[in-house]
Amino acid sequence: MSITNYGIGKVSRHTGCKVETIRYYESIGLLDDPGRTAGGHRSYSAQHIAQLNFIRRGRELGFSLQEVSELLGLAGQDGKTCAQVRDVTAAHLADVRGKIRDLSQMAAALEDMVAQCDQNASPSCPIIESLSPTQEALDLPPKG
Amino acid sequence: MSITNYGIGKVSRHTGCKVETIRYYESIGLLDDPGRTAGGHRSYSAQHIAQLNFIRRGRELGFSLQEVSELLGLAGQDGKTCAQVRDVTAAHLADVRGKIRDLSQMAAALEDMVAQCDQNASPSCPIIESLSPTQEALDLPPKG
DNA sequence: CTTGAAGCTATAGCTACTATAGATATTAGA
DNA sequence: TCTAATATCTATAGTAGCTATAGCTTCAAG
Repeated sequence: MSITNYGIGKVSRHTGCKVETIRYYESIGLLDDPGRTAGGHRSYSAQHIAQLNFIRRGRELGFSLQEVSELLGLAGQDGKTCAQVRDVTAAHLADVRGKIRDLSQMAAALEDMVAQCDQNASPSCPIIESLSPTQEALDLPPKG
Repeated sequence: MSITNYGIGKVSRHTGCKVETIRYYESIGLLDDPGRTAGGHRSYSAQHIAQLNFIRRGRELGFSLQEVSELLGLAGQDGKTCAQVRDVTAAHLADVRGKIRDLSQMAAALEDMVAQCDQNASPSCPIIESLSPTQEALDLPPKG
């Protein structure tokens, strides 16, 4: 194990995390506090780089910082940990699938709108019309 | 055309927008200023309700408030407007498709991870391992 | 006329960063 | 060793799109 340390810029280059982001992760307690040089500059070890890469990969998979934090906490342990990790991951997967469903519905509706627009011969805009409320909505009784 | 006015709570119920959200839309200049009663309460017309429904539908389709604002601005006009509306919509559709692609990749990776976890017999957690950096990443030369 | 619901403003909080200003530290070259 | 360029430091504010809170005032029903 090396005792070699790295400045924040080098860590940034090695992990793909921006310097500000690294400081931010530290400020919210997600990344362990690095030591400091005599002058007050942060001084990271290889372990910090490993942590940051873990965080970055988690983020790339869409985990929230809260979830990443949980996974990081589970990472060092053993025993029932694997089942807990699986749960976090499965819950997140369900979430991602839900988002895909929502976005697919949006995409289908938007495709329809664009297609209608392309066939449009009238002076009015079919997209605007599909966003605009029907007359019905304008006729609400004030005491309704 | 009616001169009947509505309180913010009624407008909320008619549009599905929360009271706070309606005030927020006004504060950022997205929704026209409503008149006020003598006591200072907001007093909305049917036109405001139409605007809010337009905004809500736009949001449901994933348009940003900025895009909704553009569409609202284009909605009252004629001429080349339809082409501009189509452009905004097509750009947003491309964006939505990009998000679907990203999320699909995430989902595939997460499915893999969960599947590996389910077949797991070893004491270590395959999910944690796939998030953890390889040894290579820990062996960076300090001056790299 | 009273009372409870609804509305008001201003402010702060949420996620996950990103950007800025103005000061200090470090490092490479002369 | 000195200097100049670069890197880093802190603190603060900004981004989107709301949501929530506190402490008031107004409105509407009985």
